Amino acid sequence: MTSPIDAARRPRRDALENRAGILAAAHVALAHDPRASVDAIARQAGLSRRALYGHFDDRDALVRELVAQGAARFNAVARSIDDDDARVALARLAAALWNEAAHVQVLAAIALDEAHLDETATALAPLRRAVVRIVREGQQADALRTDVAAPTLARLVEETARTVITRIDASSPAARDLAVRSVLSIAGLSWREAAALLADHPEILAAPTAPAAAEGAPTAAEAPEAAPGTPEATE
Amino acid sequence: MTSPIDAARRPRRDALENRAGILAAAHVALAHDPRASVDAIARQAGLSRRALYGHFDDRDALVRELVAQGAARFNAVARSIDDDDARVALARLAAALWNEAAHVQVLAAIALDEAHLDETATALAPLRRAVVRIVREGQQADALRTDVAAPTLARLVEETARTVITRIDASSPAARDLAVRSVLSIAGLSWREAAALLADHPEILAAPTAPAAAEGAPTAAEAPEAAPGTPEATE
DNA sequence: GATAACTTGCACAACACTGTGCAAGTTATC
DNA sequence: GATAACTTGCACAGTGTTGTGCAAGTTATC
Repeated sequence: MTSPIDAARRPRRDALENRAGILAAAHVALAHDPRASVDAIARQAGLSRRALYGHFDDRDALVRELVAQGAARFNAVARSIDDDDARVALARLAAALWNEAAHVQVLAAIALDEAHLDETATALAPLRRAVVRIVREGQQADALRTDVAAPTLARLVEETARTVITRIDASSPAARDLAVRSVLSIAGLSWREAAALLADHPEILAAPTAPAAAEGAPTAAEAPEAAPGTPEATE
Repeated sequence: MTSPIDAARRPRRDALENRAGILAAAHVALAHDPRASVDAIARQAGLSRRALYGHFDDRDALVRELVAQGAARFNAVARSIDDDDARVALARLAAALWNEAAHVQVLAAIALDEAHLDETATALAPLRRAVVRIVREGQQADALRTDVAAPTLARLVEETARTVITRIDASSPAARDLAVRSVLSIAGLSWREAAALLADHPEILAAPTAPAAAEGAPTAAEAPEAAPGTPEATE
């Protein structure tokens, strides 16, 4: 027996599973509709609304945890890019972000919510810094377009990646291709130059590989059996 | 004296102004937040919530009228493009859409609302058809990228224009430049090719000129006191 | 098997919003 | 100046949401 004073049992296994299930459900529900109600999320997780409040203080706490999850993964992506050639770095970044499509979608949806603007901004800050750095070095090396100031071009790259990942298909294998080529295009390359670059670096568009992502925090969207409800109708 | 039977006075001038004021206010309010309350819109127009319901049956009717306004202007834009060179056509289209930035923003915001998805889709249909046509001809003439299927490329062009116009600045004069160059980039041109093209056609980036758009109907957000009768003189 | 942890269902207060009715004012138009 | 049009402010019912309290039931863990 453990100490009689702090004789707190550890959380039940099913409770932990339910908590993860709620996060997974929120992942799906909020990506589809950032104002999804607590009831809708709980129901999708196969729980009652009341039970959800046993795991999260309030709706905000739930959302904040999703943002934190995404932030961790995006930071891992940012850290994983270290190519000398800015064009290759951008291509690899786009491909890596496509791997995190589910998180990109959730974060983008949550970011629409005014209320969580600051939160998402700080969560994405490291990734943004990485893009600015890549763009800046790329311009100095004359590898990227120089008709647009670095901060603007960085923003453009970011928005392009977000747009393609969240608004186009996203499930088809061709989408990864599209995301990468779009980012290279917006960075200033002609489509033939982009094709040549990708031919020179076939590993960029190779299979998704193992997620070189963050420690802990399993991807909510990936735990399939935890999400019992609907089959994620990607339109 | 008019006929004593249908002795209906015509609407008072101030009432018409108030109606236009409401539309202008909705333009601003909804572009900022697509779920802005009726009260917020009425207040911004300097009227009471109750008065607004004297001009529009319900919130939906108001939104629908905004969509119709935007649709009319976008259709005018689509009709105004008739360049043989697809690259020039796309550049001109982007520039023209930038002129309608206020409407693009409102439509994009409303389109987020699930409820009005169909409405905005049909409102934009003619513009979409024009883009598909331009892209298709451009690919056949080998002027645009051919590594992406026409419908997808058209979508990409549309999303790029929307993204740049709604998410970047939008007020600075440089934004127009950015919108045009971004569309050309996503269409497959290198940034230098785009620059050369724009140098060859300086009129594209020339001053906004007179709105070659639909006659009558000033931009709601721009001329609150004007905008007389019906929403849009669709010829 | 005892116990604490967990879930459920219900009820409840609070809030924000929509759309309507009505009486009382104000104002453009005849 | 008479009149209809318009606006206002209030009250009201209805809806959908959030977050909490509590009693009763189920279940993993000790």
